Amino acid sequence: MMKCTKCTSADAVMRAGFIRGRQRFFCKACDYHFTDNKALPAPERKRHQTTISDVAKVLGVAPSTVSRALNGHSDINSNTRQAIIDVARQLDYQPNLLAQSLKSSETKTIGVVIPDIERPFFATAISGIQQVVTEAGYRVMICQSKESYDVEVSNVQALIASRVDGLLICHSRETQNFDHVKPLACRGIPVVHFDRVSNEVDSAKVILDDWNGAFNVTEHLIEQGAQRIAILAGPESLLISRNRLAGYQHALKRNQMPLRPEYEVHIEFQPEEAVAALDAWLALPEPPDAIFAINYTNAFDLLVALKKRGLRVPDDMAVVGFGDEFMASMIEPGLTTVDLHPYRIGQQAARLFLEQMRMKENFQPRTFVISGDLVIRQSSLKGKGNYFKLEI
Amino acid sequence: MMKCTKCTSADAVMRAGFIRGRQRFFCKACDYHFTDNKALPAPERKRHQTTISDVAKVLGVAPSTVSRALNGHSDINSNTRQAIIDVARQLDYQPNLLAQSLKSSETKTIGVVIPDIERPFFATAISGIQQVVTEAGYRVMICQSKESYDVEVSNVQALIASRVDGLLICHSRETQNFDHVKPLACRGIPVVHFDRVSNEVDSAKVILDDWNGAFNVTEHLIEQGAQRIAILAGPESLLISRNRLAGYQHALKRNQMPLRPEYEVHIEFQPEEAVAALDAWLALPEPPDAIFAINYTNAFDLLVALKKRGLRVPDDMAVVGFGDEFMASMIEPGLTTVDLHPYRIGQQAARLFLEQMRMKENFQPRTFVISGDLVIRQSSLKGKGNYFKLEI
DNA sequence: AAAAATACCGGAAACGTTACCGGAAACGGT
DNA sequence: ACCGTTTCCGGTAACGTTTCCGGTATTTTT
Repeated sequence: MMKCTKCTSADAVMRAGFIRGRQRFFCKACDYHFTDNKALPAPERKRHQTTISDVAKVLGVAPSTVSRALNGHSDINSNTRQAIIDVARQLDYQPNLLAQSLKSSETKTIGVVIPDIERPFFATAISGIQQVVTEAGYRVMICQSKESYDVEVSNVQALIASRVDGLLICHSRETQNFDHVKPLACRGIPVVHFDRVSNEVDSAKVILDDWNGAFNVTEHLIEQGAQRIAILAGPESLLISRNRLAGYQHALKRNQMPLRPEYEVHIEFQPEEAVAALDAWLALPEPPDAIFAINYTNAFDLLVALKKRGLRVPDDMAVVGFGDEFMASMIEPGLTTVDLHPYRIGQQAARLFLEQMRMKENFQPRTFVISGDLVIRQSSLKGKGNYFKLEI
Repeated sequence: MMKCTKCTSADAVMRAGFIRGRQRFFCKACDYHFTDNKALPAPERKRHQTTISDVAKVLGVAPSTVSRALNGHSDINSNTRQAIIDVARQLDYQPNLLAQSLKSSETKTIGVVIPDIERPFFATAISGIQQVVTEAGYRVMICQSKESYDVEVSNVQALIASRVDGLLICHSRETQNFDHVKPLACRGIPVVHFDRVSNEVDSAKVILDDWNGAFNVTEHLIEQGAQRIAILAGPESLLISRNRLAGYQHALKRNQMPLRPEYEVHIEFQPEEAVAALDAWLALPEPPDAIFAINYTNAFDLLVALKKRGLRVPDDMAVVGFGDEFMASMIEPGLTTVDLHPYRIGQQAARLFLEQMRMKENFQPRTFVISGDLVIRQSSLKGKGNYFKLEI
């Protein structure tokens, strides 16, 4: 018969059902339940990273002493400290950041949410972020929303659950609701917006001066003698899209040029849309003689399409873009663009986060504006015909 | 006089030195030390995220019960469970992943170390990684080594300290010593190498078929009638560099073409070096009529330099590159390259990691080879003079 | 109705770390 | 030698979670 685990007598032991797959017993004498532990699989030893207690055990000291020694605390004898440091090195001790973070409620990690890491603008921005925060001892966790609102929300929640110390975000194209980045949802952790921001949320922001950039590049086209300037704008829902359109319109107005609705086309940045818009323009009685493509690779799509149609750039049609510095300099003809300085944007966003960490609740959210620089290349220099590059 | 904290009498209390900046007392009656707690700053309440105990307290149940309810455990009444779930939702409870990870010693996070996120190849590879691991519920922590060995090592150590569940790494150009990714240093967590691998380490690997890609692209040049093919190779220390050189050499040999040492130049991928190499070649009595640039943007540097020098591509000088698909299709003339499928490489690396997690110690490290596809464009089509694009 | 089985919950321990604070020994001055 | 002071170390609790397991109440069986 079964013996009681407590009194080791078998007399008063009786079966008492099954629990979690094992036979259960009850000892009347001890008034005590227990289960048949024989059938248990051997408690396989999990792989073990050396802990502070391991170090402590070797030297016969307390874990707290080891902690003090390793963290350069003062309440410790220098001999003890050295001995502990030696043993720690010998055992290749590495502190468990999870435990440290749990204790200190500080992960030294920030989360970054961007639409797509494959876009050079964001890759460069992340580089800027990483450079700044790495110096301050932070790591970076990167999520891509792939321009999906749902993915963005789940990314943010996952980062919050991971207890990141801060959140740097550039919203997806779809995002219209910003509850997920409001202080309540984010448990008051610092949030910094960059590039695509929301005015609904009272957070630090880094934006680029879309209006001025668009204005400058449009004025440049006018200076080059362009008479009929079309704009290939982005989705109307995007703030950056609206701002760039406004800058373009203001430049036209300031130069007493008419705003022609047929010259303003909104697309979702798809190459096919850009080509379709171009063909529609070319079919007009008065086709434009210059195009301002406000984003991404659409300017390149236009260049390729124009070449295929036998039109000369810039003489028949000038083309200017916005951003994408690296590619713009590579392509032939060189594309006139506005250098948006994504690296600086990333750096600035990171700095705002760090400042917010330092100042705590004294921090006043503010918006940084990074102004782009007009970089003039061949694609807009009407009537020159020569390669020309002007770096500002 | 001071009153004892224990017996509240002041008679037997005497000063007993200073400790940590505060007056210390000793009560003879109680044989008890204590300090003057009056001067302590108010224990400021830290901001609080709702925990399992908060939920438990509301309902008057034990934390363990809440845990069971939320994790869909069986030992719980369905009414209790529902009540707990309701309260949890109401309090906006989100589990603390740190605590969970500490308990389960599983972070559901993988670390990725790459040389530079701004290079499209790596950005795309990361995208592939992220797609696969996200589906499996893992998050990604990204570090850039910026081609520095020291930074790479510290990145790896930081990721290990963060207790990532796996490590996907592409080594820096400098890295010659691989101790930091050996099982011992990595505490036995799964390590997957991709692109730039090390044969020293017995890990799963994803490599691209450099040899074949280089062979194919060189044979293509020969088919196009190139007689004197130069190669702009990378650092000799890089394995990929050596493999591509070998593929190139084999193609020449197979076609009874001489290997000319003056046609083989190793550079560190810097643009200036590429231009210098070009000028050196052009100054030769017999300059090459085709160049194979094995990496990064050097092919573009060559195209620009050739254009400036008034040489026609491909008729005077054919140029082929390796990788950088996106840019290659944008530039004029289109650059013939080998599409390396970075997205697939990332995906495959991620899958190898997941498999290793499933199989545990039964996993047999193996090497996946991703073969590149030759994409022929204008820059290598000698004597055609027309725009030609062949997508495979 | 007694015995056996089941359902469900609470308590405790553990993950690895650090802060706090008291104890004891060593030290210093009279 | 005594007493006040300093040095240094250990114990404990806590961070938030989950797992284990015993206890109790309820249900089922005999």
